[in-house]
Amino acid sequence: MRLAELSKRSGVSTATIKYYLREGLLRPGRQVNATTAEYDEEHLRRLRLVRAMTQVGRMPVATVREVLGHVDDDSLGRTVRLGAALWALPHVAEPDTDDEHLQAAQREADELLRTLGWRNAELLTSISPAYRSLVVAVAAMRRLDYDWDAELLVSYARLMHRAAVLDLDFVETRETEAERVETAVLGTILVEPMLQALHRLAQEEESARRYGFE
Amino acid sequence: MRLAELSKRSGVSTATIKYYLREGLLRPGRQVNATTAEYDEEHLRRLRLVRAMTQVGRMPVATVREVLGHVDDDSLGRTVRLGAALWALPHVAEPDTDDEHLQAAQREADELLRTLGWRNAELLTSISPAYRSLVVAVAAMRRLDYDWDAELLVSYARLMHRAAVLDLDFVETRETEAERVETAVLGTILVEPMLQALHRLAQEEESARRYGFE
DNA sequence: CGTGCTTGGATAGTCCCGCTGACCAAGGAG
DNA sequence: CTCCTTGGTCAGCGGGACTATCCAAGCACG
Repeated sequence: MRLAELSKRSGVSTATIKYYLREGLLRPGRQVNATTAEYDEEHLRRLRLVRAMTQVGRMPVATVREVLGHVDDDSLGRTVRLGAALWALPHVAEPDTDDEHLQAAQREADELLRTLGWRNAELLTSISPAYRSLVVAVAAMRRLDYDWDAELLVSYARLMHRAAVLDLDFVETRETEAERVETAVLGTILVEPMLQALHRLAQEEESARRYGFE
Repeated sequence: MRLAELSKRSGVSTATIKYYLREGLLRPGRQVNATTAEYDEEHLRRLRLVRAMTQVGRMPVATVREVLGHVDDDSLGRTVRLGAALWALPHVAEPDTDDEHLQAAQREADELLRTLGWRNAELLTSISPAYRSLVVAVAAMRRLDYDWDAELLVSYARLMHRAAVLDLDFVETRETEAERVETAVLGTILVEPMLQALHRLAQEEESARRYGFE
């Protein structure tokens, strides 16, 4: 198919597709002659993937390029490749102040990991962006005087661990290694907004059950 | 305290504080004379709240203004006020194409709500942004040929419902109505990034348990 | 009393990001 | 041979979050 058809089938304007090509998010089509390039189903799928990442996952274009680069890089082993892809995902901004709240939050996070017995995660505390994000979020809550106990944090963590088990079970149903890496990345980028939507819907439901519509 | 001290204690530059004042995110200080304004602890707290929303919650300034407007509006009843605040939160972009995937996703979401028995949520399907977000996310997955069954979606939803119960239980520990509304909003804005961080940490942990570091 | 430093407020400018419109040369269709 | 379409290039735009500069009014101190 040519550019115009790729645009029509994906619902993305030709100008935007050209932009993605320039930015290296999409591989160039097979050049037929000087004025014609041929795109295939793989291009369409990749384009939809990019759109899912930018529109649903709200990811910046530069980050999409980086993540896709890791996904495509088959010189790496499975774990490294997956880790590299996942760690490139956007996370909360680095803390602008290194105050006592942040240090307290870090101790709290460490305590949480110990309680949960996440020994592997403990090894990663100094480098994992997810760990940094957690610390920043907890510090922000503490800064605002939220005084819920550590028990609540543990409960949330157990719930998310069960979600992670569901994710990985699904990843294992995939046939090829490439598919598994892509699924794992998608299983983070697309499942997260879904979990967020479900969380808010559940809040609305539970709130209505408790208090009605008053 | 004066502007400079507010800046120092919050870690936010005076230029940025002035910007927030202009944008109506922060109420002006008590004017002492033509060149001096006095700020109090309440200003500091509000500023930290704004920072949490923009930095941790990645919310645009315009949205923060809208949400805070609802939180401050005590002319409304509890449910309406809370709903207005929560619905103003950012959600995924509106779908650019209304194709068969979107309609299928909508049917799937309706089926999910029925299975879960979320009757209140069903009433809101036409207007709740969370419902729209869910549909968009599911449609994106389907467009990429992800073929997991409805059962998985139900499992995720049950997990998030349990998280919502934890949220609301905590909200009920608050004393005043104003505090409860603020807590509920924060309990969405700050808990969500926390859940996301925990989700990714849990994935790393579970992945390491299953496959080691290879 | 004056002089120079600080403070709060206003305005315009900067930088980044995700596109988008205008243009151009090379085909291919009639 | 002419004209329309196609893919590629490049400059520009619009929105968002700050930020640098300026200015006039105080206050502090010699």
